[in-house]
Order: sequence, then structure tokens, then C-alpha cells
Amino acid sequence: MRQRYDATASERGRTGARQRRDTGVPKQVDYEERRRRIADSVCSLIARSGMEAVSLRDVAADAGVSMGAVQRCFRTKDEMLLFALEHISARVGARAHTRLAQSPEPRSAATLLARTLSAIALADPEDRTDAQVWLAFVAHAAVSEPLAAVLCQTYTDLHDLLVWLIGYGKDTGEFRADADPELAARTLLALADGLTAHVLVGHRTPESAHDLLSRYAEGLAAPPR
Amino acid sequence: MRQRYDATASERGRTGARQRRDTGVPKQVDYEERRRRIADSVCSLIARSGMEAVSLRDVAADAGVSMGAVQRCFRTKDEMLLFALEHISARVGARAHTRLAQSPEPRSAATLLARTLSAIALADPEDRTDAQVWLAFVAHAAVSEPLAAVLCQTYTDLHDLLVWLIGYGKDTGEFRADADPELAARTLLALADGLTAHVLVGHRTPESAHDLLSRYAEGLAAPPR
DNA sequence: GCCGTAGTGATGCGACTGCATCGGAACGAT
DNA sequence: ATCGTTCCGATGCAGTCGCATCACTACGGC
Repeated sequence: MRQRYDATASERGRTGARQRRDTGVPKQVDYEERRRRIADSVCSLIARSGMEAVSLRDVAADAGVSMGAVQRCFRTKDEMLLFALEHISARVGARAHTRLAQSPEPRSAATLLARTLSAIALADPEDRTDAQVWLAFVAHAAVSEPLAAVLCQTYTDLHDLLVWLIGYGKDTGEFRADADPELAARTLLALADGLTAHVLVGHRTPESAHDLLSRYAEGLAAPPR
Repeated sequence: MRQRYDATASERGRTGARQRRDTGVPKQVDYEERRRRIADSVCSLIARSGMEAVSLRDVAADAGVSMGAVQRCFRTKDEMLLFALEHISARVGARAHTRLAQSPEPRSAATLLARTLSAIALADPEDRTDAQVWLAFVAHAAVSEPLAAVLCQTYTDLHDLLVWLIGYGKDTGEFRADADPELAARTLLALADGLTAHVLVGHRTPESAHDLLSRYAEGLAAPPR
């Protein structure tokens, strides 16, 4: 059997087939890196002309590798798409955390929350590509169980992040004590996703989306009186 | 030139080619009705296996007509998809108005709003099919200008309906006087769309979605004290 | 030197795609 | 009866799809 990518485990080390090491590494290729490259090409194609325009040939051409190379990285097209989803899911999650971490100096809970939300909503024009890809996967997940599972996990992670953030605001006394973190997080996550879609089809502007999210975040702030 | 469907105008009456009338009607077929049938099949296929699984042959088979008949109704596949989008857009809009009109007896503004919203959100299990189709079109609209235009119009109509509904609540004094109908309508529309997606991928239950929408509607109600 | 193996690009294959075209059936008019 | 027109289902066609398989190269171990 050939050496091929296994979606669930990338460990090498079949019986006796020792992994080539450090310097020598004659032909061994960095599969992780190649898979990421391919996933990026998949995303790029989806953003350019939609999910149904993704073919193995076009992906290979875009990634600058042969079709055979793509097929060795992923057994089937579905496996490739699944990996691409995990890829951008991770990117969205990472972006949310990054934006949160490097938030500017007046780190009020409301500001932190708003920044995190706009990262999740992918509202900024430079995130449009990711937003298109994300939306395409969400739509496809409605008819593909494995994709839906990955999305659910990502949503849960983001939800937990929001819950923590709101709880933090309550602890500092900046958010009203009677706020329900669970409820607010659910609302905000759905709101962010809906706004993503509205911005993409041109019904809302990115600024409007950002404004709406900020307004809701402000609604959590300040004790009633 | 053959007689064919024109997307923008369905009027007959080319020079001298009189339309067959009333009783005789030998072969003349009801094109409107057939187009609706085909659009239903398109939606059914999308709901079953996604937008990229829609082919002219499968649509024809599902609709119980020949492929030639489909091609005579729609010049191209894109034209067919566009019509299908208009078809379900109209259905969603109609459903919102219907649910609003036949709302049960205690017709408080909050109840009316909540019912309308759950119609828009397509949260109920029996609307799942429509929700899948809707989401698929939204995703596709991100890379297709004509589809985006139709969606924008539909969104605007729904937005106006929500604005009117909230204004109505303010007039009756049931909603707080300082509520901003525009802001609330935008938020609610995005919230409804986001919840649709979350329910479809299984991250939220329909009940949870309905609950969230009701909570927000309640937030509009009752003067601060 | 030779062999085994991992990795490569190229090509083949059957299925399916959207779209164009065709011969003929069903009718009104003459 | 014979047109002319309108509608119909069937088939043809060039292109593309996902996937399998190929012959070949580059290398370490012996």
C-alpha cells in the first residue's frame, strides 16, 4: 500500500518503514505544508467562483502542483474539502483570539467584545474571501454530515469564547450583573453569522455590520442606572 | 425563432402569431405552472444533495418532464436557478405575511413580531427544506451578481416589513418609545438568518432559535419602568 | 554496482455535464 | 387533404468531472 494521507492521523512509522530524518531527507516532502497550500487554493477557488467550481484539476493548477500530488494528499475530493474546512475554521478561530489578544490599549470589555465579534463576522473587506468560503461551507454542511460536525465544533468554540468574554465583563463590573452570558453569546454568534451573509450579498455594508455588533455590545454595558 | 420563455416578460403575441384561446387549446401548455413545477424540483434537489448536484437531467426527471421541456422553459441553467430563487423568495415573503395575518387572537405586537420572525428564520422543522435552499442560494449569491440582486430585494422587503411591525408596536405603546425601528429590524433580520444557518448545521435547535428571537422581541417591549 | 521504496507527472477511463439539434406529433387554417 | 405552426421527447456532441493507473526518477541500504 502506498504512503498516503490519513485524515484522522498523520503519524508515520509503519512497521519497519522508518521515517527519514533531519539532513538527508532525499525526497521526503512536507505534507502538512503541501496540504495547507492545497487548502488555500481550494479556498481561493471557492471565493472566486463558488463551491461547485472546485475541481481537482483547477485546484492542482492553482496550487502549482500536479493532479497526482493532490490525489496523494487526499484520497477523495470530499476529504480535501473537509480538510479545507478545518483549515479555515482554524484560521477564523485563530483570528478571533489574535484580535482579542492584541486589542488596543483601552481594553474595556465592550471594546474587546466588539473586536472579537467583528473578527468572527468576517465583516472587514480584507476578510471577504474567508467570508465567502465560510458561507459556502455552511451551506454545504446542510447536506454533508462530516462538514456539519466540524462546523458545530467551531461554533461551540466561538460560543465559549464569547461566553467567557461576557463573563469577564461582568466580573469587572462593566457589564450589567443581570446579563445572561449564554443567551447573549448565542445571540451575538448568530447575529455575526447573519451579518456576514448580508454583507456578502450586498444588503449591508461592512461598516453597518460593525455598527450593529457594537450597539449590541454596548447594550450589555452599564448597569441600568 | 422558436417560442421560448423570456425571463423578464412572459407576454405572448408576436406579430400575427395569435395565442390559442379558451376551449380549443390543443397543445398549448401552461408555462407558468410548468416553470413552478420545475422550480419546485430544483429546490427539492438542492435540499436533498446541495446546489452542485443540480443538473438539467435530474431536474427534468424529478419534475416528470423531458429534458427538452426544461430547456424550452429556461434558456440556460443559470436562468433556471434564478427563477428558482425568485420562486422561493416569493414563498418566504408570502409565508411571513401569511403568518402575520393569521396570527392567533391575542395580537400583541410582540407576538406578531415573534411569529413573523420565526417565519423568516425558517426555523420550524417543516421549513427545513426551504431553509437549506435559501442558504444554498445565499452562498451562491456571493459569487453571482444576478442572484445577489434578487436576494437584496427580498431582504429589503423583509426589512421593511419588520420596520413597519416595530413602528406599529410603538404606536400602540407596547414597545418602548425610544426604540429604533431601523436598528432593531436590521438586527432581527440578521439574527434570523444567522439562526437559520445554526439550526441547519445542528448547532442550535429550532426551539432555541425561536426562544432567542422571542427574547429579543420582548426586549423591545415594555417601557423601561 | 544493484535493488527496494517513496514520490512524481502524465494519461486513460467511464460517467456525466450543459446545450444544440432533430424528426415527428397535434392542432388550426385553407 | 394539405399545409403552416407550435410543441414535444430523444439523441448527438464536445467538454469536464473524479478517480485509477501508469512508467519513471531520486534516493538509502546493501
